[in-house]
Amino acid sequence: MIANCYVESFILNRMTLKQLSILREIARQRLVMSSAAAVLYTSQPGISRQIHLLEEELGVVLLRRRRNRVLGFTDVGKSVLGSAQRLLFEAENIKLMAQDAREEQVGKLSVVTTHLHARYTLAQPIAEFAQRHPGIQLHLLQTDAGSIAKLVESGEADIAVSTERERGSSSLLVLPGPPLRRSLIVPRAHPLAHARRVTLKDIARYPLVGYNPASRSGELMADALRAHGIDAQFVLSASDADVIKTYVLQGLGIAIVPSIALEAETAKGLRVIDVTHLFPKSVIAVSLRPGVYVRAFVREFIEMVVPGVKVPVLE
Amino acid sequence: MIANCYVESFILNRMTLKQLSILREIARQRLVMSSAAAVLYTSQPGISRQIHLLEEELGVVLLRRRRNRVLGFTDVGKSVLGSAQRLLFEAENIKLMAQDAREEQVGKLSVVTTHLHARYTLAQPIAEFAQRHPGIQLHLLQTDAGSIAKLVESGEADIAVSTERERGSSSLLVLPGPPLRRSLIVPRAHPLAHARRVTLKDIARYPLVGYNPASRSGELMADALRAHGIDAQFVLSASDADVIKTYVLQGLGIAIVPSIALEAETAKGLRVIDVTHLFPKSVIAVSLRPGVYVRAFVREFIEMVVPGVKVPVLE
DNA sequence: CTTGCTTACGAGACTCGTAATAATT
DNA sequence: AATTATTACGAGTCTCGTAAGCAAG
Repeated sequence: MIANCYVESFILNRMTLKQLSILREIARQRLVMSSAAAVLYTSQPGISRQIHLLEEELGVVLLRRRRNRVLGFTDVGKSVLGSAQRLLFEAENIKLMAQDAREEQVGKLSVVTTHLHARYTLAQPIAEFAQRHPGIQLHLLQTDAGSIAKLVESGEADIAVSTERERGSSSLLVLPGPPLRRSLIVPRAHPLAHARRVTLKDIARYPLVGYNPASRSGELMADALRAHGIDAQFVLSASDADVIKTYVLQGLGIAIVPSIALEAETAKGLRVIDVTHLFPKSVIAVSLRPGVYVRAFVREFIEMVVPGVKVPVLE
Repeated sequence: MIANCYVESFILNRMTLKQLSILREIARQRLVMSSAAAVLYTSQPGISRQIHLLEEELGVVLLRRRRNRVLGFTDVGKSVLGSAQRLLFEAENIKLMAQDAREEQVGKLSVVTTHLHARYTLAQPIAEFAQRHPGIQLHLLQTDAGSIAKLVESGEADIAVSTERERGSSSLLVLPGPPLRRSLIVPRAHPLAHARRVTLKDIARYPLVGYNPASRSGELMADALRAHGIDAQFVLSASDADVIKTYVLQGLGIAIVPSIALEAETAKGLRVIDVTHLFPKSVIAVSLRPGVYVRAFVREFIEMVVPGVKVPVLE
């Protein structure tokens, strides 16, 4: 076999991880170099210079500028940015591997999720985790269902906890967990309070307190009604189960909420009827970027949320 | 949405691309630091120091040493090496993107392949390519079928050209091309010389000049005979079609070789009978690492070998 | 006694922050 | 006037190669 005849020396002599970090940060800061400088605890001139050095080294222009403004990335710039992001993810992996190997009980775990899971699904796991790993900084980023994936893809959050119906929608690795049950809640005095089985049609006969359509539950509700050609009357739409419960208690209407959001509600004037079967199956899922190194404590956290899951190992 | 509260500054302040290149090169040079130093055009002490700096930065031991010998990688070392390789691939991608954007007609293309394709499949494409792109250095690495994938996976070769039966065997992206036909070659005076259709059983009645079992063709032949429970008599086994043809001409036996290795053999005393149908379908295929940036001229080369293929684009 | 990793040291290069400059909103 | 990118410059740091050390086969 003939090999090693022309092994090229170094990949690129001058390009540095710092330059690529800066490039990524400029993208994250929406093309404002001074913000990037602030976030990276360095000076604006330093940022500017490093980008120029990188451009000089590569022999291409990465940023479209006009005088004192950055307008955007060039086509090459976009490609380079993509590679830079993947490259920096691997650099991050190396750091995590080392920390893990040192069995350091320090680190951080950013979890991006929605109100529902922040308030109910994660309450107990997070309390337990925080107690077991006092050295780990837990960041809980709360946002709407549609924005969750982006934050994990960009690396701004480590894992996502969300309600998922089908898989394969994004580039993320989705670890499906326990099914998410749904319940109809009605005031005790409501005509449906003692119904055995209710149908979508039954429900649609009464004024509804709806879930915000940007949430998974709202989306699901809207889809189901549309699929059956049922016209429902929404008196109010809200973004989370707590708010919805409040209004149902006040008699404004009835509502369908995830069952995990209902603790001992029956005592508090609400009647709870399981209606999981009326909707497509949903599960609680943890999502993460494929290829990411999962530190031991992250794996532990994931297993608390999604018991018995097989977290794929890197290498 | 709550974000950007805790954006961490730089990934790792001190780790450099050079250190990771060195780590990879030590692995490639089978744990000999001085070889790595030589290949990277630098000094041994420099190499040694950079590894120590990296270990210090990460806080872990990457290499198992004894006095003046490197014994191997530690477990963390292996993990870090893996990430380093992926990281450096992305660094390489950035370099390639930049070169492509500058429309530079310089660069290199390492193709790893077997004798068969080096001699026949690639002869014309390479000649044409070299003429069209005088600035591109073409490296042809020739090895056995089993070692091809490794060289592409490790990045020592850019693409592989090989005979493939099924897909999914390796981590590589396989672009299947034209089918590989096979022919029985016999001396003109041989009893089979004027047979209409021959079977494996017919063939096995005569002494055979075999292909080396390390090659795809040899493997295929052995498999087919075993599958039909046929016992054949091999008088000789050789590594390439040229050698085999020579011995068939000398009357030592008959043989099955890829049809592309036969040009105007009928005139030269050989009788050629197509027997493609006796074996599982094989194709000529180009393989490359998934995620690699494919420069314009590389794509052009691939399309010359595997016409009409869709080369997946990065980004 | 050669091979091969490690340590020591000094010259040279490079990075980075401050300050000044210029252009835009 | 405030914001933002770029240029200039000097102090401090770091890198790298040569030379010496030392253990092993």
